[in-house]
Amino acid sequence: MLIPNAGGVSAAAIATPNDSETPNPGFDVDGHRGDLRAIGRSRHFLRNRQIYSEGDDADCVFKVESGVVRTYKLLRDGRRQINAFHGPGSVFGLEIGKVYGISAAAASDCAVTSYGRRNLEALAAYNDQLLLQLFSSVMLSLAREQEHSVSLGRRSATEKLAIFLLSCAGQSAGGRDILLEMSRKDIADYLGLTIETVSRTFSDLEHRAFIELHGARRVRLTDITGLRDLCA
Amino acid sequence: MLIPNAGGVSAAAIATPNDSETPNPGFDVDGHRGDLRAIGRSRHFLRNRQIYSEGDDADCVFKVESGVVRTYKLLRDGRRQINAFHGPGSVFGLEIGKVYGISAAAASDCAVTSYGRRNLEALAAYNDQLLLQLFSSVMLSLAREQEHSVSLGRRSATEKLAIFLLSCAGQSAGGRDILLEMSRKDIADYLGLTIETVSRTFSDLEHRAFIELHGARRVRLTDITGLRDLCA
DNA sequence: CGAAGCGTTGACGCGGATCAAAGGCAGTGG
DNA sequence: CCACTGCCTTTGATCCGCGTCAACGCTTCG
Repeated sequence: MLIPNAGGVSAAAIATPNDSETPNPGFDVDGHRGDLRAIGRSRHFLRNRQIYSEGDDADCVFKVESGVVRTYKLLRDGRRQINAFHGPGSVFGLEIGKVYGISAAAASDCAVTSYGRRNLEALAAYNDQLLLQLFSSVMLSLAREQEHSVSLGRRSATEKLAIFLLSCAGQSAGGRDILLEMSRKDIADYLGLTIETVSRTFSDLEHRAFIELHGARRVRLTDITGLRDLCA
Repeated sequence: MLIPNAGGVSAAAIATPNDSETPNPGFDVDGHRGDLRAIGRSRHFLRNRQIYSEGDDADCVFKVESGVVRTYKLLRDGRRQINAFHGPGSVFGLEIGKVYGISAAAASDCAVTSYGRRNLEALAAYNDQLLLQLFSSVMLSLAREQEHSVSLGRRSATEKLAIFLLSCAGQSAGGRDILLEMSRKDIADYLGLTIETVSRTFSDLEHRAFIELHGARRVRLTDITGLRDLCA
């Protein structure tokens, strides 16, 4: 079976360390773990280190082990749009073409496993489970990107940030305490805003008692229902 | 070979009738055309007719034969974000989950071929070429959505429209005459603008001699280089 | 000829960008 | 342990691009 129902694969949340609801399908093929382990190589990146750039030869696929990776595009004048944050379990770097169509960098210190593309393809050629997981991870990325487009095109700053925080919290997971591993600039470039607007909107949400800020990185969602109601 | 370089698959242009540069990989498996023909069913939709809605059972995959299909998401208050326009050759409706994650409707009168999902899966199970083409069409959708996000998040109205027109023209194809098959509202909801802003921007581009408008639907790009320069 | 939709144009207001400056906060060196 | 330094974040003042509201024109069709 090649395009089956993948059970509870939801497309909403951004994968984060505490995101227990929508784990991006990693490579966990029963009975083939050994194979995968053999071709995977563990690598570490410090915050803001480049992992690959748009146009580089796409010879590796990555899975996040810890920390957060951002994938993004740059315009010539320096404007940046972050397409996705990838937390633990999330797969990125999969390409059909010869080169990467998007750049990737560490949004926080992070550990990833890299898989040589040729090796991975060879493995997938006779392993339907792995192939399905790769397919699923692309479909999940697409569904998230579609949802993200709605935010970018049709939502206000408040709605964008509310949705972002909810997805960070993994929505229904008990964890209403979030540790934001990325900078304000990263959040701004993800949501299509400026850092000033992001900061003001954080403050506004706090004044309106939807959240509590403990430093810039720690956020407690004190009114999740209210946050949900904020976003149409 | 399962995740090979797919030759010249570029991620930039929107598939349109005159888009000869980046045809979305259809189903054209050599030696298996008969099989595909057998399971494909031809269907017609009048402008604005619904093809499927978010949440419907995802039991069909579609390929556009003529006309343009829009895929979009709706917020509860009626705001709409069009994620993509699908022209001839473009595949849409492919899902991993049980239901469609996005809605589809006819942006113009159009003809599509629908493939029963079970049949298509069965065929793909022993046909690597078909499987690769399905994979490619999803990757292409993802790449376009990523490019679209940059427009939505980081570009001005003028840049958005310039890029849109260029992609309609198939960029480097000789055809500088475009027939827009979708309404101003569709364009606005695709670009994250209002119809008034779209209309004003069309007029502005005409005054600045980048384009000529012959009625609302016919556009001639008189200065393609200039249009390119407009978008960073 | 009249009515209904779609597209264009104008006047005005607002949300978020820009410009500017003043806090935190971590890392470094004395 | 504290002062210094540089970066990140917050906050304030102002500006402007695009949204909103409104009216009018064009096209299609009965």
